Amino acid sequence: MDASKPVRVRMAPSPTGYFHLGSARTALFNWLYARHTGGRFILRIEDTDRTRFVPDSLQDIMDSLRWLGLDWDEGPEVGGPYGPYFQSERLPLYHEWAERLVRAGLAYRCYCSEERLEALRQEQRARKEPVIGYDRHCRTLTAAQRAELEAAGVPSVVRFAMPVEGETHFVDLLRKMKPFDNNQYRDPILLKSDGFPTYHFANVIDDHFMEITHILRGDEWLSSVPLHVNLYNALGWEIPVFAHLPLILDPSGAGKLSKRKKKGEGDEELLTYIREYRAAGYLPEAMFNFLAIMGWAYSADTDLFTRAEAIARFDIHDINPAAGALPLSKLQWMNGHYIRQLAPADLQERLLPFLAGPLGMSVEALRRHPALPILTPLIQERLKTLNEAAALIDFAFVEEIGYDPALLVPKGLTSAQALEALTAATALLTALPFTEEGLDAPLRHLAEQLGLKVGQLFGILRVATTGKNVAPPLFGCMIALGREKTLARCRRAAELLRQC
RNA sequence: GCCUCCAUCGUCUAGAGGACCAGGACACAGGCCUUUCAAGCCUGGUACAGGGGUUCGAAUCCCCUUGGAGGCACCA
Repeated sequence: MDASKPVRVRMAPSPTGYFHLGSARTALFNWLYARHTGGRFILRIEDTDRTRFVPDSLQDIMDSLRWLGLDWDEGPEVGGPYGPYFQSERLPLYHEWAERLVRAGLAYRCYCSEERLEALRQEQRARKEPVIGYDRHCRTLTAAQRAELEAAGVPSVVRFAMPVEGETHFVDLLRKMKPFDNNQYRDPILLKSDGFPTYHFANVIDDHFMEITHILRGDEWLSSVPLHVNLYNALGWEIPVFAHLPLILDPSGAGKLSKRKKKGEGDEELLTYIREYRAAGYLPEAMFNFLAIMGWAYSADTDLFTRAEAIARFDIHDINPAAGALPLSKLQWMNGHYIRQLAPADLQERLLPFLAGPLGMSVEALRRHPALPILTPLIQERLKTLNEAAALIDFAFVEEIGYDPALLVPKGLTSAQALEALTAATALLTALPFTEEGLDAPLRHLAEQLGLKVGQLFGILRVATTGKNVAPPLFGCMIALGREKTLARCRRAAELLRQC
């Protein structure tokens, strides 16, 4: 590969499902390499499997990429000089080159039915022979036999005539590859009977005509590279640089992070799609940073870095080739870190959609609610994900809260003592200014007068005002509620204590 | 089964022959702070899979074993 050529890399997802975490990491590395080198990042849609097509997946792919800030220079909705960027719109190109290969004797039409192929596999299994696949039956058909099959209208596919002998060697930037024995590749299909190309063929054709210089893709493609190399050779084209990215394994390390649902670290469901992480309240800047350290390290002593820093340092050669388990707890920590970095006003704005549903309020009403700007800074360092916010501050957005009477009486106190403390505090709160400074000293003094530890008195008040024994700092909660609501809740709690 | 890739703390990783009795982060444990929970700060334990080479010297290079992963479709 000519090093002076401008770098062109691509992400080539197929619209057969939502955008996967692993795909996002592949996209990210491609994007980083393009941005680092000043090259181009291309999005190409590999929609050649009509049976697995999922209508809204294309939108999801684009939404996810944009959410992560991975903008593409060419592709859907952007255009570009190498289009079309949907493989379904490039069919004539594939047909033309398949035909050329057939004419050159490097590919051939195969008329074998699916039934015959299946029978072949059964037979191989029954004889306990390794299942090696197609037996190249149609490779040696005579012209007359072909004419007859064509005349009879037997449907066919186009197969590549892999070299039967010898071995194929290729270079992967990240690992040391042994040569592959050509004979283990069984004349793969280039063009399916429905006229659509297979991945292997469309991929090679498009990467060539789109002038892709580096192919960064998942490890699962490693063993099909020899096939691709032979295709490039047959077509007489230059072979791009390969770098196969390490797979992201299940958090347990047990296998490829599957597109199916598995259980995560705890009992929670393992999130696999970008949209799910987004919906769970992960920040795009955290996801970006996290994805980047899955197989790549910014430096020896930090995991945290900005987009610009990653671009400046990224190099394919620094990618670790070993597959790794998804470190979910690190993602959670990192998301918490990025939440803490946010300006409170920014956090508040990002919180709105996560609050609206659970609190049963409109985003607009929430945005105007006076309690939110008070509470947001208080929960900022308590959040790992945005969707945890509602449970922390819901007490301030409802008229009435329920009480667990047991919580109202701190350990080591009788309910009479708790009631006495609550009554005294209520009386005091009637007159105190509802500010941090206004509440702090008098309430501490009150605890002393009552012979209680500060924590005991504050605990009673915390439960009385929020209904929870774990809540944001007490004074903030009371200020957010306002004097009237705070007093009403204290009185109700006192009433409850009196009854028991 | 066959082919291929990979192998450093529980996990993600730094390490491209001497700077490593192996560094960082998360997680975990203990402590400090403290109004609960967090956050923050301090401290701690735990790793070069095993065995052979090569070399004055190996986590780093080679081989074998073991373990893990991926691939073997008219799916990508």
